[in-house]
Amino acid sequence: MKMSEGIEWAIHCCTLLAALPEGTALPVGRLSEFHDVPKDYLAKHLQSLSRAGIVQTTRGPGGGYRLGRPAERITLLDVVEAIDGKDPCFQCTEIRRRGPSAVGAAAYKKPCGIARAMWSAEAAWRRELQKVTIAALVAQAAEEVDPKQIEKSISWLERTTGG
Amino acid sequence: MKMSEGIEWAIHCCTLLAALPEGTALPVGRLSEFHDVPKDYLAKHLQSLSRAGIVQTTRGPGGGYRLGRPAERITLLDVVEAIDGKDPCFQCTEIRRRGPSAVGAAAYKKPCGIARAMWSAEAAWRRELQKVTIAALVAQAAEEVDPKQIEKSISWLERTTGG
DNA sequence: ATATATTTGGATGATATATATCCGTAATCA
DNA sequence: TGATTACGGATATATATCATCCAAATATAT
Repeated sequence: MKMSEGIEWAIHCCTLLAALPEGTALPVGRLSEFHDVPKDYLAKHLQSLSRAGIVQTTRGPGGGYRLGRPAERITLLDVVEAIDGKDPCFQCTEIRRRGPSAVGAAAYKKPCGIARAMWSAEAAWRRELQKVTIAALVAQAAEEVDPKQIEKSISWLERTTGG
Repeated sequence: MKMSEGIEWAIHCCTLLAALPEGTALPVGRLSEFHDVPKDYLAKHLQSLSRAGIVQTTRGPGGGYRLGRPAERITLLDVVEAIDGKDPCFQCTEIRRRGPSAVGAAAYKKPCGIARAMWSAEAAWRRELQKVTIAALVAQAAEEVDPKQIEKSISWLERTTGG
């Protein structure tokens, strides 16, 4: 069970967009340059974020992507679900209804106990993701990340928003 | 992010094996018949369980699969990791080290904060899976499942162990 | 108006992973 | 010896992920 690499990209993009000066936006070309990932494929993921309202877009010169709401109100769960969908990872195929022990459909009122246990664990995962906001990640990075890297990022950003 | 269907099969197999009389075993053909899944492919997953020690096997006539230890000491996490491996779902590709903000390798002592948050959520998922034992699932099923289905399962099992 | 920059969505291709089957070998039992 | 079974390797097929390209829509500036 591997998670799409696009999720990693999307989260990184959100943290970068959170550092963007008010009133400015970053086009996909610059986002892909910053993260060194394929531009067209990144664009697909950003479109998913856009549809989910996590980012807002404006077309045309000077346009691009910016956060759709304050970073305090964007959680990792929001991003994960925007990219990966909301379907549970564990898919119950109702094998209990097959084979020689199967009985009439009326006997299967509750979901399969195995599925319930798996889904319950997934719920715990989602709850944890929901606790972490983009703002928290940015704050954490401000503490931990090498000042040199932060400086480089800021000057790179200024090259965009200034020009 | 979809979970392998083999995990569902494996858990169902474990709960069935937990109901097996002491000293008996079920060959893969009967397990696949009971669950109505492809025999050869199920065999692959059972071999994974075997390598993990979750089930024990004996070859030859009368042989087959049985639990490798009491059902109280087999958790959903054990089964999931046996089938799916122990790799984290979220794979950090260190994109922070790429692009124009990258700095020297020495600056990246801690794992990326984004990865840590994702892994922390996964840990919560694993903890929940670890709380659920095969024995608990069997006990729950005994409460919930239609008595008719239980009866059918038992008589089907007797056809194997008796003959 | 025209040219430029940008997102959007559809179509398509490439690569990787999951699913499924087959076969030869080893082990076990009667 | 013969039957039964697990095991592991090889292979085939299906599905999902990854990636690219293009036409259309939209916005800005000149």
